[in-house]
Amino acid sequence: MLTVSEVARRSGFAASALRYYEREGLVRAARTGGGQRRYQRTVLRRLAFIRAARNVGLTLDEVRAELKRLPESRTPTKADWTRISRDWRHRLDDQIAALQALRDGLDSCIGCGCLSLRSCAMSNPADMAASLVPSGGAVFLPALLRRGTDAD
Amino acid sequence: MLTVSEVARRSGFAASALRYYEREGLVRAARTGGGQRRYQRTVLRRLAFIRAARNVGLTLDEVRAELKRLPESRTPTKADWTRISRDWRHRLDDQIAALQALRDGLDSCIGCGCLSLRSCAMSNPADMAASLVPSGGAVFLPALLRRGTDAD
DNA sequence: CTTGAAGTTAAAGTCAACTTCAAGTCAAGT
DNA sequence: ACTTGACTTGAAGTTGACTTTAACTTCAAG
Repeated sequence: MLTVSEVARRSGFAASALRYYEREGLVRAARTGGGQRRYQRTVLRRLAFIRAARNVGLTLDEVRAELKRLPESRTPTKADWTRISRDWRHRLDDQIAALQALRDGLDSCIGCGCLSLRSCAMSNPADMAASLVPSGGAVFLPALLRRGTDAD
Repeated sequence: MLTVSEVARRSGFAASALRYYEREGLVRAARTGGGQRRYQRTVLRRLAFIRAARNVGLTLDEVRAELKRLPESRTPTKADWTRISRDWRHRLDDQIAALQALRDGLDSCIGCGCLSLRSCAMSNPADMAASLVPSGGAVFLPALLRRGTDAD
């Protein structure tokens, strides 16, 4: 049974984040007689999954939904992971495509000095990138530079 | 001289956003005797620039800094725009590269069923993508699906 | 048994970029 | 002059994902 600071160190998440995730129902912890958290080692795998999902841009709501399909202590089966990684790949592809469209628009602007807009692609990305982003918008690419993990 | 609702309609920004931008020093407006805002037409160009910059992922702080180099009523010169668009292109390239690295990591995971992490690239993006993102992290790709503009 | 590091909670704070609200004022057409 | 839609302000609220704080409790080593 791991203490919160051990899990924090090994997962790379702050202890406060671990408590937050517990409140949010993403992870669970047993308690000592005195009420302190004691984690099973499997939580590290779960946290690794959460980190990966966050890196791909899932919200915690989405992560929670995905985790519900992956029963508590079960290691994802090959089938689970195939489905999930396909989904994530699509997300990433969509985000990449949107950024590329934006970049191409920018390229077409370089040297035209336009920014007079109506014609300029750069402030009309709705036209260029419509339907590229999953609808609901706001894709978040979180810090890729965070401290790493050493989980599992 | 344009009213706030005209500028809102033509720029695609909400009136509340225009007021916010004014408080933040991004745009300016003259006032009528009664204190209502009256905008010059050049504000539309400025707002188009702001929208484009936001689409590329600049924060308002960054936009403000950029705008300071582009005196109030001056149309950006070709040199201005060349510099700026080169900078923006780099940003987009970096973001695209980071996402591609993430996707490639994901591809390398498909079928390996790993997520046992320590070895898995997906939760160790720090290793894969270090220095790709401008430092300070958190790149935000805003809704590309927002209503368009009809400025200028 | 004592001590100090590590743990606990609820509640409030943070950040960015806005939006919403309440309570009132202005502008323009009839 | 009246009406009504547009406008004004400051302050507070929103969202997501946490962090921080305050006030206290528990655990493990010595």
